[in-house]
Amino acid sequence: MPPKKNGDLSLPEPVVERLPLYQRILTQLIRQGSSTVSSEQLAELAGLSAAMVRKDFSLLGPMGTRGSGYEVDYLLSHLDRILGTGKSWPVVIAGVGRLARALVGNRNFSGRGFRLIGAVDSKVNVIGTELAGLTVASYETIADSLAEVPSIGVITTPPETAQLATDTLVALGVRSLLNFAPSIIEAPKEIAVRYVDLSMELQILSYYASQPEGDLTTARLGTGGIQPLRDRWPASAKGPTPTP
Amino acid sequence: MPPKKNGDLSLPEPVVERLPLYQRILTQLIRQGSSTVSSEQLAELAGLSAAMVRKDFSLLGPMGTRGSGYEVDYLLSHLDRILGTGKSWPVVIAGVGRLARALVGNRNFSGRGFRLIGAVDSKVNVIGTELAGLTVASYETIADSLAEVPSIGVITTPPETAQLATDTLVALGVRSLLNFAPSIIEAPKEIAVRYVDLSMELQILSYYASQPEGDLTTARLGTGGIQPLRDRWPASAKGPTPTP
DNA sequence: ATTTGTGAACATCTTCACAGCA
DNA sequence: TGCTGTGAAGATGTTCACAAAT
Repeated sequence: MPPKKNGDLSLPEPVVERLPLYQRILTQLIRQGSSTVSSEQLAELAGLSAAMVRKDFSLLGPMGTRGSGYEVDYLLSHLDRILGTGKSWPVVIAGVGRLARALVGNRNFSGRGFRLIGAVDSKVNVIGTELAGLTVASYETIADSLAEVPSIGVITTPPETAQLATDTLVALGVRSLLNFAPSIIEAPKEIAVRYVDLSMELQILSYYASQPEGDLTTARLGTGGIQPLRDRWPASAKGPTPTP
Repeated sequence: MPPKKNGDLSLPEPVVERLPLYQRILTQLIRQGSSTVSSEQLAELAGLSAAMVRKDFSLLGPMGTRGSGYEVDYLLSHLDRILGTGKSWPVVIAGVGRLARALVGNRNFSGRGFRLIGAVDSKVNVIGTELAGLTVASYETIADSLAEVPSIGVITTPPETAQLATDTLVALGVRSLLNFAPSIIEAPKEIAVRYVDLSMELQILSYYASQPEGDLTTARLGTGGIQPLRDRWPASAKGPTPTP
């Protein structure tokens, strides 16, 4: 009787977008030797309010201890489980250009449980070349070249090819897509799609660059988000903001 | 008497994040020869509701004509002005690795009014090399190597160097920052900062990949956002969704 | 007749403030 | 006492529904 597997917690998107941030901060805290942390400290490090940190964690169940805060280990292991960290997700990338090569070479890719199991391209001079030890397949042959169903598809094609890439990746069985191509893609609604769009980001920034001056304090933090309120993470190794 | 220059309209961030999307769609429509478009058609193409499209545009002033819709040219030129498109923004990039090279080689970078005027790195074997025709400077020499104050800074350093990059770029006078490094950076609050974080995006997707199945219809569209509602952009050249 | 522009209703997200527990 | 967990309040964002304009 498997009544409720506990990876299946459904969280609001804004919360999901903050979890990796918490995860990163907690990992740093562990490396620094902290064993507990308060919502206030975490909020400071994340650039959020303490209330929001508590609300977020409260959605995951009772995570902390009243009076003394959150146990870093425990909290982190929970986040890891919810985010599926350490699960070695099989990834297929469509569109093998400079961006693809930069991404798979990135330590955050291979170093964090994402395993490239396939690469596709449509250009004949790219098909057959190597990417991170794999041979780049064509759109016709990719399905046969995989030994495993991929979970995540990454699209780094030109915009014209993005829909073909989407359809192909969906047919391969991916559950979620990360689209770097500057075009809107059509995918079944049960597939999670996220857009990362350089040109849009630059355009958003050029809006803010042309704004008169004033505060940006209205804004939120997110994957793309404007710098929030007060002072931020002391990125140099200074310890977790010793509140005096 | 310059009482109110009209680039200084202050818009809610969600709206700002949608404007580049509208801009892109309108550009496509022009290429396809459409001269007017209704909020409903636009909504379909953008994957949004017609009401939201109208609300967004209404914030820019009276943009449309009742009974016949929006004139594509007019609307687009407005968006271009608000977003500062065509202004040739001077950009400095910090951290010259594979990602930096992929970004500046991208047609959305150079092709859309972003002009690389400087590149910095801390590694001796990178300093002095070329990037898009520029010689990579060191953090000590970058200030003197620029002929112009940059508007936008792009950070593609490893996380350890992100704060140094931030401080340096801010000192150079940038108004906004695009941070690809997986770390939170501390910048004066009048600087707009946006984060683009591959590892966070992948982690968010791995959360959705481990979700049971069900709809993702709760979600929003954004720079990073989950696929919204119904059917989407027909990416192939099929004309703007001929409503029967 | 058609489609914008918008106040009001609704939904969602964040903060407040404090009860509950260690 | 100190800090979490949470209902209620507040802020922000989206949709509804219709009046106004052509």
